[in-house]
Amino acid sequence: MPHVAEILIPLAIDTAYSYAVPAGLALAAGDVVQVPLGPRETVGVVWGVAETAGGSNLRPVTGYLGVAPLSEPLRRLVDWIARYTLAPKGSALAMVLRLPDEAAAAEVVRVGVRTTGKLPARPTKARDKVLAVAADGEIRGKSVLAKTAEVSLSVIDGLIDDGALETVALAPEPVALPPDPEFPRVPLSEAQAAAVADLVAAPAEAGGSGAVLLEGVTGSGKTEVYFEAVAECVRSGGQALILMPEIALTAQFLDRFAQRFGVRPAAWHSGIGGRRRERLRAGVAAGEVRVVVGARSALFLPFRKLGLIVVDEEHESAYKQEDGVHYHARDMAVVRAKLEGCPVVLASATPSIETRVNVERGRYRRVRLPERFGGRRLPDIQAIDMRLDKPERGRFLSPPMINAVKANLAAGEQALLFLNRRGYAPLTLCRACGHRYQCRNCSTWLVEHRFRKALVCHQCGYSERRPDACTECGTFDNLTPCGPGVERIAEEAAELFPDRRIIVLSSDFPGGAERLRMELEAVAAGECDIVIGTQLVAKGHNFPHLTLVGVLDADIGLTSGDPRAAERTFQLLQQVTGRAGRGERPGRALVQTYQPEHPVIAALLSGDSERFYEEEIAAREAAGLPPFGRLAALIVSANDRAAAEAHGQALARAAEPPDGVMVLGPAEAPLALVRGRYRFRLLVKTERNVDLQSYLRDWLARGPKVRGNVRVAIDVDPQSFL
DNA sequence: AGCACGCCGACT
DNA sequence: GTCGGCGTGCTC
Repeated sequence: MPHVAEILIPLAIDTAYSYAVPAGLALAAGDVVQVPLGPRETVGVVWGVAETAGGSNLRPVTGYLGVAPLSEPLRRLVDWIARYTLAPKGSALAMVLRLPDEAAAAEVVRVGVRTTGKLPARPTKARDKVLAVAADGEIRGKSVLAKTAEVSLSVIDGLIDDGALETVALAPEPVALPPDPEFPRVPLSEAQAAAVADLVAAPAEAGGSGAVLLEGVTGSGKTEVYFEAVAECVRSGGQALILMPEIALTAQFLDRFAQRFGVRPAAWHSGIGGRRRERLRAGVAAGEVRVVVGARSALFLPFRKLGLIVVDEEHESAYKQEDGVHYHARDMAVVRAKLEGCPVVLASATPSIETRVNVERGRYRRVRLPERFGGRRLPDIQAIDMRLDKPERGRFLSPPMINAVKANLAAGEQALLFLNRRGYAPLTLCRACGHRYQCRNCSTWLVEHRFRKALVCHQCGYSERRPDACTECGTFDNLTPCGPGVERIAEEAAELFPDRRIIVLSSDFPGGAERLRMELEAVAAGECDIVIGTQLVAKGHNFPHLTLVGVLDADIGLTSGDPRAAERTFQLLQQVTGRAGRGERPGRALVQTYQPEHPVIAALLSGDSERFYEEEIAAREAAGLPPFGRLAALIVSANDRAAAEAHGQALARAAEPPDGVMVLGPAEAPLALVRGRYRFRLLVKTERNVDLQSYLRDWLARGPKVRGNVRVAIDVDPQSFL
């Protein structure tokens, strides 16, 4: 009886296509095959197989790829994500498949060399050194041998030509060494040990989700605690996945892992390419790689026996995938864990509100680490009331702040000045005519970047040369920078502390991400006195020499219209002040603010994060904001403002109208959105329990007829997936 | 994702 | 007149 296979193809196609299974080929769901699609051959995955009576006129499956088949939980994850995010199933599959590109997968044979016993015809000093090292008969890589013998590669090549050395194919180096859960380690504190017991004991008792929030202040040793859960998972034969925001995936973290497990873990991030990527995938699929540390895309690796997922820095917005298939990796991790039947640990010093709410509603369990590790004290946080302690005119550091930095430097310790504003000045105006420099695409002010001599829009990336004369009235030398950015603070600090090493760290660091990474390492090593940085210094890296953190404007962000403004500000300030005093010395944080009595600032100063969460959740509940039922929609039309408006009105008539609809026509559509190819884009932000499929159907039914294809993107912080 | 088809503006 | 830009639809 002939078989028909339903094959899902990793393209923007929502349904599986039917293909005839050639006689003699036994296919099962999950198998990776090759199928004809139009004029070409493509990879696809068997989503189902059925027997059929009728002689089929279907095109046949043309090949079976010897790749590890996709496990059932992984296939269900693809289905789930596609349905949930309203993305075509094929697009969801593409995230899992990330096709092995042929060139990259082709095994480049590494060659090593060893002695043949023959002596070189013409011995030299350099050659003797090489032969002395190689005398043991071991096989070594060419460059390794050259380095140990302290000669150049050409000496090795000469010896090969001479026949004194021969080349041998080398077994590929292992992708990852096995972590050792019993590796000797620093003993845990009492609080940590208790947390570990709590964490590993009852994995899946709350709400059936098996999700646990591991909450503890910066420096409380969360990492060590979840490492024990990882160790337990490895001991019992499972694989563990540690997800982190890309920026936190540092050498520092990998070393910490190595201190606990004896080896560095396999790391997976966007930068890992080609052969390594494929070998790592294969190792994960074979179950050989036991622990993966990775950025959000690691969530789609084909684990053979997933036993634990950890989502570190659970509150980070970097877990949101904002293009292609929209998803939140933290939430998808919870889903995958559920499908795989394994526990998931969400770790954070400053959890997101929705996770805290999930705890309160009994969906997630919570394990707390109330104190800092090793009896170390939390940094002492004090406010500087800017209404009383004013900086000099045109300056931004208040006298108490300057004194604190001075004292700190005198003690030979590092200080961090934190200001979440890139560039030199956030606004430039002409003193003659009052003209303010604005972006021509967006409605935002252009930020002066003095170093680059440019005015830059931080919204869309538009940039122009900083003019010498006002473009409006033509007056020379009369443009005034208003307000501070990190560059301007650096200027001020350089005048105050001329003989100190000062560095500015922000995401637009000249020289790119790699240079930035190196600078961060250097700062961590103490090769700098004053660090001036944006939010990037609050994340990932630990600075063991840092004992003073000065927050220069705690009020930034509190007034923005963003419903998460309070939450974000609290998290950021809590994280950055927590950076102080992680080493031997106690830390201190000074916070410049104009509103010390603001709930967010007051909670920060009191050191009582519990208070912040309670107040914020209550405030949102009162205002009907998320996660208690807000649903907002943003419609973007790339080409037709009027039609977009009509759709906005249709949405307002939907069975469950959103609390807010924002319609953007072609002019206002952010550049990043316009670059996508679509007519309409609907972004739904919801924490309401709605079935988005039927929601969308409802919307489309009520609106004007949509010509062409509608791309729908959903950005959800869901409550509905459990 | 590719590739074909078709509709509009601007050229040898 | 056609060349070619891109917007649109289709692939079992």
